[in-house]
Amino acid sequence: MKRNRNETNGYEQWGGYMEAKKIKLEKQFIEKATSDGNNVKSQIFKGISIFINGYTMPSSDKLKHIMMENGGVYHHYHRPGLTTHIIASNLPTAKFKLLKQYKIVKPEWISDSLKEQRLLDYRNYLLFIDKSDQPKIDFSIRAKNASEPTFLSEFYNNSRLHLISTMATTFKQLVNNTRKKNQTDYPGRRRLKKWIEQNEVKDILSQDTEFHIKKIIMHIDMDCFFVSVGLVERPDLCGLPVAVTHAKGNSSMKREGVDREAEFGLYVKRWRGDDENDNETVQEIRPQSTKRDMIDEKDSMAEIACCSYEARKLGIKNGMLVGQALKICPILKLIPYNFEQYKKVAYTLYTHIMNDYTLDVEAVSCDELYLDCTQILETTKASPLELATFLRKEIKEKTQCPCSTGLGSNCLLARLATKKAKPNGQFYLESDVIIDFMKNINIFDVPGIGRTLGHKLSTLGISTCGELSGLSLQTLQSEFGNKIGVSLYKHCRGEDNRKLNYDYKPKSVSAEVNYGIRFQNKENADNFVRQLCNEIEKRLDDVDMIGKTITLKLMIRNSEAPKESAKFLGHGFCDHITKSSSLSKSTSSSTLIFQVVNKIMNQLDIDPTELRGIGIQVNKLENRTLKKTGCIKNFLSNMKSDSKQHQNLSNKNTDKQLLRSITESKSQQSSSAKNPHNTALISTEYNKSESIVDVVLHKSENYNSKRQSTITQSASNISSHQSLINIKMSQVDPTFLDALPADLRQEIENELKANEPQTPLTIEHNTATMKISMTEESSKLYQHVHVDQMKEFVEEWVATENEPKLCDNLMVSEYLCNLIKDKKIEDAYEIIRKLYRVIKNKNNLTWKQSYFFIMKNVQDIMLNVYNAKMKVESSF
DNA sequence: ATCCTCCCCTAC
DNA sequence: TAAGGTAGGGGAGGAT
Repeated sequence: MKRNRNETNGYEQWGGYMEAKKIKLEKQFIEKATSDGNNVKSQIFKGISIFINGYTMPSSDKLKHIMMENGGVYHHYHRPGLTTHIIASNLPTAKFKLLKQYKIVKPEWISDSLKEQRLLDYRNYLLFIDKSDQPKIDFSIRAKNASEPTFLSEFYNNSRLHLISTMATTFKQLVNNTRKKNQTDYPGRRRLKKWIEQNEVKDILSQDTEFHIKKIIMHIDMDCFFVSVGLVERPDLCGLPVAVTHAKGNSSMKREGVDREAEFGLYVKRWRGDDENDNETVQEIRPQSTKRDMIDEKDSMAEIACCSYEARKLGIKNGMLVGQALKICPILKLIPYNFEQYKKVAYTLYTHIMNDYTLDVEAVSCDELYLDCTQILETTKASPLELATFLRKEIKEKTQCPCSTGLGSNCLLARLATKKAKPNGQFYLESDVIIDFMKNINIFDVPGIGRTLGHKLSTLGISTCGELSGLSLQTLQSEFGNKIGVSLYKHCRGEDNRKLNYDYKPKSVSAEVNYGIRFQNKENADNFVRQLCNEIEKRLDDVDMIGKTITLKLMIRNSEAPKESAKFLGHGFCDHITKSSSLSKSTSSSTLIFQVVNKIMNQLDIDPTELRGIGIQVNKLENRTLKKTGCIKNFLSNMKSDSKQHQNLSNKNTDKQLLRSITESKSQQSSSAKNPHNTALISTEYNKSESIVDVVLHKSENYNSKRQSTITQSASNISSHQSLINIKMSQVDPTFLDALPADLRQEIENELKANEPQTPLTIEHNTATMKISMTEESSKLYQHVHVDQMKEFVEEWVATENEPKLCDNLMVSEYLCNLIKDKKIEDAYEIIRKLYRVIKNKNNLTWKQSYFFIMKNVQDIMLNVYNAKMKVESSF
């Protein structure tokens, strides 16, 4: 099925979903890169050819290195007959059945052999104890948690919630972008018209109503989306109780440190609002979370992401734990996730509707959307239900999945109508029946009423909208707050004046992980936080925004909670901490974000081993403004040139040199009041600069000073702190300080002021124009400009120039080529990714050509050096 | 009044 | 084993 897919369709071209793929390719690519330049150290593994299946510890990368340095062979694919051993830490049953005739060995075989400098007997390292039909996996091998460098991508590849979330954002963006098209032809409307004529189902009424067509909103919701998609390839399971989950059955390991009963008890206690010293009031019994009922010691704690209507009839609910579900319904069929397929079906759904019917769509999630049908009904003269019937028929044909639709005069009514229509049905809630209809609606079906609000209402004796409408606005407001009061008051009467929102503008960007967080030390934690910061930067870049407020969110094991959580690698029963910090200048820089987060972490002084969840959030977003026109010149005005400095910087990175570079660059750019002569020296020279090359050269010192002061400010714990104690206030890039939160800035300033010199440093400036050939220039550039700086620069370049200059194209490609020659393709890849992202964002033909031009050069040199092309985006 | 921070709630 | 994310709205209470 996958093989037959047309590879050049819109889906392939469409960004956002390619992340997993990219990560995979990147890995291959790094593997390829590191396969060169090996030096053979021994022949321990002579005659051994391994293929690595799945995630291992040590990583496949490391194992590969070990093999290659010690006479062994590494296969990227399993090659029966050639591969002598399969290395795996874990194997799914299906795979095991395929491979069980081969030697499947734990990776420790390799690492231990290396340690002992001789080939050990693999039979002592077999992954399975016997070769029966079920793999008996030795679970004592190290579990994968957030200390592992590949954890985050692995987690994202398997997290349904992450998927749901990112898909929602992606489709909102898709709607945004599609609406920019000037579409006039809607083939679906023509088909609908034809269908009505042929079927002569037209009812007279609809013709009358066209004179006074009211706004009609349609709500479309796929029926139990994940299950429906899954059943396309498993038609044999149609009609049965089916659930989508990670678990394969109802068995889990008994692990050390787990006390399920104790942990569940803590949740119940918290949910009930238990409090030792509240004995005078009647205890308010909140509904217990029934989620953990009936779970015994070894029942699966995996969650059911989605279950079929047959399963629902038997009492299974989404979110239920597999252990409990199987007790309620032992015949429940469990099927695995298929993330790629969900994306495809959702994409089909959206493009079908938007290409063929209307652009007036609000995306709610991957499987749910609102549609303003006014225009469609006007042009086709169809009745609302005719439209619904026809559209549902087409969606079913296109996606193979059923959906339900509700129609009404506002979003709320359309939604409630859908609820009534489900499964696989449709319902038009007409105005004259609204009052009766609403009377019997269960409060929990009203959007915005969840378990807490719903429960609070139940304690007031209210379970339907009819009863809710008996409460005065005043009561509702004093009980629930002003806004929520109003919304309850209106919603229970079927009123909702919210407009469809077509323009998606993100207000916050966040990344959080509350699974698999097990750190042994602060370094583990820091590394992970850094990854989250990178993730945030990437997401901000994707939407071309920067943000001002950074919030850190931590989950920490509650002191009463068992050491290990009931769920494998779960967060267990935790205390929650959030703390935010406002920058004085918006940013998307992961480095800067990390500084802030790190600072907060240090303040909180949390034991890293007790962390169970970490999240970072950026709020107060604004567009990355393209600054003023001629901003290249602005850019220049922050810079200064001094060939001597370049010299200094090229001997890279000893503390002393960095210190010197700070000293020099800072004194040049310190405020004009302090050093007027320096400012003068920044000179007209820059205004003559035509090429970005100059700019980059100039900015490099500035950048390094930034990096250095960055290190300085992470105050309390960093060892380099001491060696930098001599940094002076006037030496620190003020733009860096500006971007820090006030308290942090104050702290650094105070510290730095203490070191202020008696007399200002004087620096010699060489303002002679550099007249060197492009090649010399670019190699110089390459030597002096740090990769991160180049990334930053590429971004600035694309954002601020209307058209790329040839010399800048050359400069960038030569820089990249230099990197590749130096075998630093990871760095090159990073820059290319950035370049791709910003150009894609810019969506301008000349820039795209510029990308292709640069990539042509890059691929040529790749072929030259590696005899292979770099796997990167080749279309926009 | 309006904003900010730290929550909590809800939805998918 | 298991993959407990993410964005938005809003309230309480204090600062401005």
